[in-house]
Amino acid sequence: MSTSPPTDQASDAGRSSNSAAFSPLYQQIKGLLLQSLDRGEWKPGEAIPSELELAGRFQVSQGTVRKAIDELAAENLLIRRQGKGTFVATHHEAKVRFRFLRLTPDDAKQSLSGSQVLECRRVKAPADIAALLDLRTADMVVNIRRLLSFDQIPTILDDIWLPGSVFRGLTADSLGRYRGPLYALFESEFGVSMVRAEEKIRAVPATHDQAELLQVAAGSPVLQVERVSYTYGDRPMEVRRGVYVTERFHYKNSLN
Amino acid sequence: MSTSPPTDQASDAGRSSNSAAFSPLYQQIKGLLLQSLDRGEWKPGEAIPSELELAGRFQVSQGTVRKAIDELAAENLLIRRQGKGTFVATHHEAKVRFRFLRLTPDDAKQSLSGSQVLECRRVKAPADIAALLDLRTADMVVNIRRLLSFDQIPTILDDIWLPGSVFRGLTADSLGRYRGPLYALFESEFGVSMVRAEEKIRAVPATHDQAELLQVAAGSPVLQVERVSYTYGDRPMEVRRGVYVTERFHYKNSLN
DNA sequence: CAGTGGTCTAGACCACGTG
DNA sequence: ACGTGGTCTAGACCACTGC
Repeated sequence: MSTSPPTDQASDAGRSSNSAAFSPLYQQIKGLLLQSLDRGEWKPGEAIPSELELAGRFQVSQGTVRKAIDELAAENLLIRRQGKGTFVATHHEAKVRFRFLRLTPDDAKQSLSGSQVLECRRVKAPADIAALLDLRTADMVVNIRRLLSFDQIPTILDDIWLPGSVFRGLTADSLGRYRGPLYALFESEFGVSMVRAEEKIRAVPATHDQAELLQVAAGSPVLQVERVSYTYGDRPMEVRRGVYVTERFHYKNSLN
Repeated sequence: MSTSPPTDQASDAGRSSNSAAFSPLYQQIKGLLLQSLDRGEWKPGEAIPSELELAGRFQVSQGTVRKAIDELAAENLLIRRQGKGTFVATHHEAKVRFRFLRLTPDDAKQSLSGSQVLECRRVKAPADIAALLDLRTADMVVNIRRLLSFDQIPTILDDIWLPGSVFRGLTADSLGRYRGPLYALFESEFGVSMVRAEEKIRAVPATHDQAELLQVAAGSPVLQVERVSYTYGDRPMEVRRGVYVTERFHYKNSLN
């Protein structure tokens, strides 16, 4: 490989004084890396080429590649491991199992004791979901409802919406057999990596249905969390409406 | 300045192969910068010395200072402005006025229309507050209760606790006269810069008192937000228990 | 025009993981 | 012993700000 000619050479934009739309080299490299990630050239959990190899491929210095990777690592798309290499982030792995779950037990360690799939059906996208997922209302979506319990106590009721064209073959059956985080399943089975999410949180009274499933009184306050998750390129790929019981748990957040 | 002898020279630790407790030079520089910030050598809003000047002072290269500053900027303690310099972050400034406030109007722009101080008294620290602020229960704390309204609609009821030894002379009167974010007041009047905060969020029923002040039905669901704010050195300096009405507002959060 | 932060390079050496 | 990422340096040049 060491003598192979460059194939993906970065453009020269940014090397001269074009003041309009100036983009630093490392940002362009970052863009190329993002494309490779999106394209699936390197799969979640795999190592990407070493910094020197990438520097050779793009015909830039190692330092420039490094800065591009630094930013991707800061965004949790890549994970650096000294002495080993740089790896594509994945939702498989105990450490990041709750990467997007901010609900935390008030005391001690409570652990996920079960995920019960209540429903999994394919329907035409409701207007609000279609808008959030950049779909038309004619498009099909997969709707999943499930109940998560911690130490046998039902705590989270999720209502999940996924674009049907991407998540073909996702059924109640395949979900029922699966153990582990949904986002890991999305990676392995559908090639969809969730990279970022936005949440809107409110306090609302539990509906009768929700109350029954969560074993609380109807109308009692619950946390309503609407999440939109994005893959590479900020493409929305999931809407998740969660209802959390916050009697023994709280939503934890850090402000910087 | 260019020929002045170094005064704060960084230690040589990290330059040789001391595998135990290895700390990179730039981390040491970062520590020194943090000390200067904590000590108040550079005040919020002011520029710190240029990278070259700091490099000279610490007897390291510009690149090493740069990496230290990069981290402090990533943590929002410093703000880089190309062509102008690097500045100490401040809560004065319209742009960061809501730096720690995640409550967002559902639609359109609603604006803060009023802050009403309900109470401001000095009391012995309740046990839970003392624990959160690293105080003893014999120590005095300042307790502030206030009501924030947006477009004339009461929305946030805050119960704020501050260490009395630091916030001397903070009275209902001085608070009443003040216009602007509390954190800006803390900077100007008491030299306390809030740098980071942790929040725990729950859905709870509004108490009668809360309901009356917030003009909602007693028992209706509200967001309860417990915040602990920290200055430099991760010293807790404020406990804030907020109750938010989330009918026209939501708590917004980004997950990475 | 001078000063500041921002980019890019090239090279030396260190720490870590794996054979 | 080797390859990976991590640190540190020195120097050149660019972009932005303000005098």
